Parts: sequence; C-alpha cells; structure tokens
Amino acid sequence: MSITVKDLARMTGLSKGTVDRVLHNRGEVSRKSYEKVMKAVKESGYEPNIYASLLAKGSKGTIVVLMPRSISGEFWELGEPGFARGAEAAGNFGLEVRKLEYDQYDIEAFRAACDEALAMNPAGIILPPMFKNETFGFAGKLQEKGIPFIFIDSKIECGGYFAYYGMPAYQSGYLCASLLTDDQNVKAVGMVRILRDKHGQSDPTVNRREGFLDYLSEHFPDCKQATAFIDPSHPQGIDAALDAFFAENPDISHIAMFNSRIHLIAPWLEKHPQRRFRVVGFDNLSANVAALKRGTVTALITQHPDEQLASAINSFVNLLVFGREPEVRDNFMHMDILTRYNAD
Amino acid sequence: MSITVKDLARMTGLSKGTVDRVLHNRGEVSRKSYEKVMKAVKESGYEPNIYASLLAKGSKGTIVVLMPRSISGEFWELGEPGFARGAEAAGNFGLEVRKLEYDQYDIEAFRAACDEALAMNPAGIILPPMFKNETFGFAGKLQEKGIPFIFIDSKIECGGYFAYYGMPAYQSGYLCASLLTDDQNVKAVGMVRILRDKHGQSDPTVNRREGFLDYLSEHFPDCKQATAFIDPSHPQGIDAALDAFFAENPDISHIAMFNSRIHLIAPWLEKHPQRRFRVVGFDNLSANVAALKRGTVTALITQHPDEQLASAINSFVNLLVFGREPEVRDNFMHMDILTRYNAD
DNA sequence: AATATTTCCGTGCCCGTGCACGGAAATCAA
DNA sequence: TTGATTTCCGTGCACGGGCACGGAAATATT
Repeated sequence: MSITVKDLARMTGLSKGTVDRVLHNRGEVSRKSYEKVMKAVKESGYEPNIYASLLAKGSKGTIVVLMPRSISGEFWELGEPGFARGAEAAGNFGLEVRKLEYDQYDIEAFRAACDEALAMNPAGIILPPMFKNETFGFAGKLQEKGIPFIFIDSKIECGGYFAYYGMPAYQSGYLCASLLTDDQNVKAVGMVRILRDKHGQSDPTVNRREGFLDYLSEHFPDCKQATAFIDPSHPQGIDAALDAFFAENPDISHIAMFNSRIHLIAPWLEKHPQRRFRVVGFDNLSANVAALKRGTVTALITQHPDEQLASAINSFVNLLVFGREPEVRDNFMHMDILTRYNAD
Repeated sequence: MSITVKDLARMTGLSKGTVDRVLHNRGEVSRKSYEKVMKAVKESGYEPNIYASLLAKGSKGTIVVLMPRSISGEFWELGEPGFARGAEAAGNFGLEVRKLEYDQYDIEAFRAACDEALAMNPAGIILPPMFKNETFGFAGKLQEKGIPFIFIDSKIECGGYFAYYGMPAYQSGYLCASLLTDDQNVKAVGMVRILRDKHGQSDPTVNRREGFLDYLSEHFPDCKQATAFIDPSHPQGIDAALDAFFAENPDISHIAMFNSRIHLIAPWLEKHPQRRFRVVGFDNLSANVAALKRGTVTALITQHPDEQLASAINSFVNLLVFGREPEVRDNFMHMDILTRYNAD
C-alpha cells in the first residue's frame, strides 16, 4: 500500500540506513546519494509511518507553554482545561507538554521563565506576549535557535512567529457596544477601568475599547461617555470609587468593562438595585458567570483561552509529528455571547 | 519504563503468545492461565502500546456515520466540517470513518442505509434518530450484535446507546425567547412554522417551542402569540402566506422560528422595511448568516452539528483505540449566540 | 607503495504488538 | 498400548523506522 523506507532503498539501489540518514539530515552521505534519495522521496510521495517512528523513538520532544500563573478566579485559569486537553492529545503522539508559569506582574519572573524555557531545549514554545519588549527579545533568540513559537491571546508584530491564536479584540469591543446598547438609544455609558501602576493596560483591552468607542460614535454620536477607575489591589476602595462615580453621573444606565474583571463591580451594583443597569463584560470567569446568572450582568463576551491553547498545541502536533504546516498563521477564535440562559 | 506483554509473560511464567490470547479474548487458553494473566494485568496496570498495536495491525476498524444527505444550504451541511475533522483525527489512529447518506424525508432510504451500515460490520455507528420507530428497531439490532452507537442532534429513549451529543433543545427555546424580547415589554410575537405533510416536526423543534412558550408565559403572560405556516416545497407561496399573516396581525413586531430555515422569511421582511421586526432564528446556515449580516435577522442561536459529529467520532476513537469509556453519556454542546458583529 | 585517515555505506538489532504455525501435553477411542 | 483428537501453549516472523557498529572504498599522508 504505502511506500516505506525499504522501498526507497530498493528504488535508489542504496540501503535502508543510507536513506534514513538522508531523511534525517544526519550527514555521512555523498552528494550523489543524497540527491538520488531526495528525488525518490519526491517522486514516490513517501510519508513516514508515525507509529513506527513513535515506537522506535519513544518521544518526539517537548512543547513548553509559557504563561502567567493560573490563579483561581483569574483570567488565565480559563486556559487550564485547554492545556489539559492539548497535553493529552499531544501525549498520544509522543509529545510532552510542559507548563512554565510566572507572575504576570513581575517582569523578572517572565525573564527567568524565558531562560528556563530555552534551557529545556524545547521543540516548540507557546506564549502570550505579556511584556512586549521582553517578548520581542525572546522571539529573536528563538528564531536564532530555530525553535518555532506560537503566540496566543495577543500578538506582537515580529517576524518569525509560527502561528497566532487569539480573539479579534477590536471587533469584540464593537460587539460589546452593540450588545450593551442593543440598538436602543442610549444617553450615557460608563466604562470601568483598572488602575494600573506599573505596566500599562494589555493590548487586547486597549483594542476592545477602541472598537467599543467606534461603535458608539458611529451609532450614537451624542452618547455621553464617562470612565471610572478602580484599584483591585485595594478591594475596599472599589465601593467608594463607584459611589463617587455614579453620584457624579446619575444618568448612566449602561456599563462596560474591557478586561475580565466585571465581577468586581457586581457587589456595588447589587447594593443599589433601584438603579437598573445594562452591563456587559468579558470572559467566563466563575465569578462573572455567577453575576450573570444573578442577573447583575447582562451579557459576557468570551474568548476561550482554553481553545486557543488547545489549538496552539494541536498546531504543534501537526508540525512536529505529521510535518504539516498550518494554512493560516493568524487564527481568530469565535467570540461567544453568554447570557444567563446559555451560561450552562 | 512502562510494562509490556513480555513483562506480563515473565511475571506469569507463560509466553508472549498466551498472554496475547488472553488480552484479546481469543480462547485456546486454560482457565488457570487466563486468571494468572488477568491478575498480572490488574496488578501491573498494563496498558498496551497503541503505536506498536497500530503498526502491527494496520486498521482498527470502521466507524459508520449515518446521516441525512448534506444538501447545500440545508442544516446537515453544517455537519460536514466536523465529519472531516473527525475522520482525519480518527484516521491518525487507524480508524476509518465512512459516511452513509440518505434522504431525510424518505423512510425507506433510511431503512436501506441502516441495512447497509450493518452489512459493513462496523466498529461503531453514529446517527441522528431521524425516524423514531425505525431507529428504535435499529438500535435493538445493534445491541444484539454488540455494536456501540452514538446519537447526535437528538436522542430517543432506548437503552444501550453509548453516548449522546446534542443541544439542550428546551433551553435553547428559552434562550430564544429571552433574546427576542430582550426583557423589553412585548405585545405580540409571531412564530413561523413549516408545513409538513408526511412526518411530524422533529423533536428538537418541538422542545424549542416549548421552552420558548414557557419563557413568554413566565415573563410576559399577556403577550399575544400567533403562528404562521409556510411550505418550503412551494417557495412562491411563502410571500403570500406571510402577507396574509402580517396583515392579520399588524401588531406583531417580534418573530421567531424554531428550525434552521429563518432565511426563508428574509425576502419578505426585506420587502417591507417600513415594518421593523426583531427576528431570532437557529443555526448558522450561510443564508441565515447572510440575513444576519444584512440586519434582517437580529440573532441566531447555533448548535454546531459539526462539533457534535467531531465529538462523537472522537468518543469512538477513545473507546476503540484507547479503551477509554466516556464519563458522561449525555453531552450537551454550547449554544452560541450570533449577531451581525460576531458572525465572522 | 604502504600506511593512515576520512568519507561513505550496509547489516542487523531494537521498539511492542499481532498472529500464524507447529508442536507438546492431555484426553479420548480402539 | 497404540493411535486419533482435542486442548493448550511457545516460537518466530512481520509491521516500519531509528540508530549503533563495523567495515569497504576513497582520499590523504609518509
């Protein structure tokens, strides 16, 4: 049926061993033999039998996933099931998947994790570019070493990344505004943002806000916009901040947040049931879903970091085991809309 | 590292061949030897190496997918990509996946397809129970022969099905009503149904309507309900039917359909732009998505038959290749909400 | 020319499982 | 006891690829 190394050997008049050396670029082969084998490979359409290969070789290598520590109730926890699924699937094909976690606010921890990843001599690396400059430098090193890498969540413009799996951030902001207003005329919307001291907001958040604001100015140019800032590192201050904000803006009836922390404002909203808000946020953190089910949050837009991870791992399986390159580099995952009735 | 047949042989004092006979229930083994081997298997936690197995055996069998012919622009076409994904994944593990299509309105064709499927002596069968009674009988035969089968789309209550992958139909109807009304007070909603001559409506459609009506009566008990019937086999009559319906019910501003044919009423709606409707339907058929993007349809609820199929096939891979039984029999897929801004 | 060195290549075993074949041991028939 | 069956079991090859080892051929060195 299918063509084997032995067939190639027969076709070229060489031996199994020599063909094997050519196939793996292991040298010790004359130019003439090399070309003969390559020709035969092309003409015959030879494809190695992965089972035989896996049986003989054992492991195909290690994939390193470099991501922020998955803290209970925070965004990156959502990636966990995707990591598990991907690791299992990859394991079935002799690929080990290792996770390297770091503190997402500690740039030194990120650097250290990058070094550690390199030290493992991985067959591939998956990472969200949490720190732009550092990621840029790291990408350069990876390219030098010829290690393919995949961005998830967001990407930085640098050559040589193997693939990207993320969400169309701008578009999701646009969608957010559309859901929030539901095409009804809206007088004033409130946006709640996180006060960050050290590092700026993440890229996706910025792009979402852009999309959101564009939708508003396109559909409701007269709509008033106001922004509140809260500081999650001082939870007890949140209520006060919101008190002040909503007192100042009594006309606000619609609220959006562009990160995954919409649950932070749920307590305040539930303490003021007389003011009815329409509220849209992002990501199906369990606290968010709970607020959704209680009716405090109207809708959530989800980006499925788990699927991003699983797809990224799968993409490496295709490359490293089957030798298949992906057709498209930039993959945008579905945005799902969650309401209290399809939150499962 | 891991334990092999040779190890089992050494542990039991028997030979590789005998152990193999036990592992595959191939007989020709004394009771005593049989038990010795089984004990060793349990104690050692032996797991066969699938690569070696696949290499030696070639194919693991055939999975038959028994489904309505995927006609362009109709519901079952949506399953196609899932079939392709599943077949590829299964192929990677030496499982062949074959599709057997039939005319979904021809009960004889369904029977014939069932017979043909049986004749192929498949390792597993995947099917939506399009005809209740026939499926029931077919399920009986499959049980006799010990062939595992998986229901997709909907299920019938019969013992012995291996798994079910579908959508929570009732819940999706509930969601549909919630999206349609958007918690605004609604005076009158219109439902459009398909006129069926031979066979009744499909189960999911009925359940969706139930969920829909329950939501309405719970939230808007005074809301008027009216139903229009159209006949897709006479497309030219649809407009007239809708003309009559909407003339009779001038107060209707909200429309729902519970099957995947919402696109059938899009032309009428677009011919009467002066009447603004809120419209919710099901399934991302390309015609539906087009109507969504044009703004004629407000939202679509999607049930992803492709994911159902892919999951079902995957479930068989786990069973037939890895020997892993699924934890849950009844799997309900996500319902996604599509608006013009996340239709991609 | 004889030896040393490099370049190149073939042989053969291994991975773990599936299975055909043949034969030893046990049971039965005469 | 002998021969004919049946029951049970071990040996050995095949699957396709990876790779170590050793050796032949080609080239360099003296």
